[in-house]
Amino acid sequence: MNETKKLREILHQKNLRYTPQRQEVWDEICATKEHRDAEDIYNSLRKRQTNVSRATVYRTIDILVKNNLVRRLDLGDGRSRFENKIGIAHHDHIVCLDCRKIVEFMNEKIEELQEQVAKEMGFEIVRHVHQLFGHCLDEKCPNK
Amino acid sequence: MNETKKLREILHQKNLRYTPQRQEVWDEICATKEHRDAEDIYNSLRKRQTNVSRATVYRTIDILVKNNLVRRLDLGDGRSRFENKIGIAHHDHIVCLDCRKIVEFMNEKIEELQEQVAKEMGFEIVRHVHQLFGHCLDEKCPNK
DNA sequence: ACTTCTTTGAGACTCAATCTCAATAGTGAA
DNA sequence: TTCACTATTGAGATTGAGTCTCAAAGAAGT
Repeated sequence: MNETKKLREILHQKNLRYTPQRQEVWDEICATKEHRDAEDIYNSLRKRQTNVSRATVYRTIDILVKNNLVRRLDLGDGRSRFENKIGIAHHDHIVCLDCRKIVEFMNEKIEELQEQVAKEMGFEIVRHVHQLFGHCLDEKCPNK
Repeated sequence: MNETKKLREILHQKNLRYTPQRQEVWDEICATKEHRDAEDIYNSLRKRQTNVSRATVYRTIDILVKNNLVRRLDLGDGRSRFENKIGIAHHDHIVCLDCRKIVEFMNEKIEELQEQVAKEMGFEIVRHVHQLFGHCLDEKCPNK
């Protein structure tokens, strides 16, 4: 199923209206694999003559996040980043403190241990945040 | 070494001045094991007639964090929490989505795997964030 | 006590994100 | 294809955590 149909279907399920603004925001998020913030998405839309207000961008992103089309990423720098979640396997992130590069990782064993720890402490996990911050060894990265 | 001396010593090492305000903020943070935000710390000080301005509370906390006396916790709800770090072993956190209870955990194997993953991806880790969010099985917790 | 340099407090300011509310526009029914 | 009912939108105001400004106050070495 393509992304357009997916959006329409979900909005319909939740008794929400399918609007051009919502489609534009969703298209914009699907357009890249980067981890972008709301302001960035808003600016990209304006740049291509697609005027969707800031409020609507924020509101639409909330809907997309609540319906699992988009993942919200909080890297602790005061603004949320977003990534398309459709057909993307679960992963966590490593961030380079020098070049701000974001790399994805996934380790089955860590996921299992995490579940086990939670169980031992009497919790049922709904979601988790696992982020590693450090220096990448990339030649092109500053501070090398 | 008690906390007062520790603060005085560190400020001296960094050529920073030892002031009553800084002592009060540090005392307040040492007073409990909870994970409190800056506003909370500020209010506690005022409640006991100790007037330290909001700006000074924030500035002092920054100094304490930079000098490893205090740990900053970002649980993604828009305000930082702080905990005394002196003599406290490393740990991560589990948060109950219902009662907001925060429990600490530490798993050596996860720590190791994390290092290993970073190495494989070409990173040198400086710090990490690992938080589990879910429902606790405590009887006193709402939603039971 | 003197001098130097840091710190403090009050309030202005920043910035991401949310809210308000009148105008606009989907959507299902007829 | 129009109607009626609601949801959505946009512009700008507002929020709230945190930071900045700058004159006045205060550490600390001599």
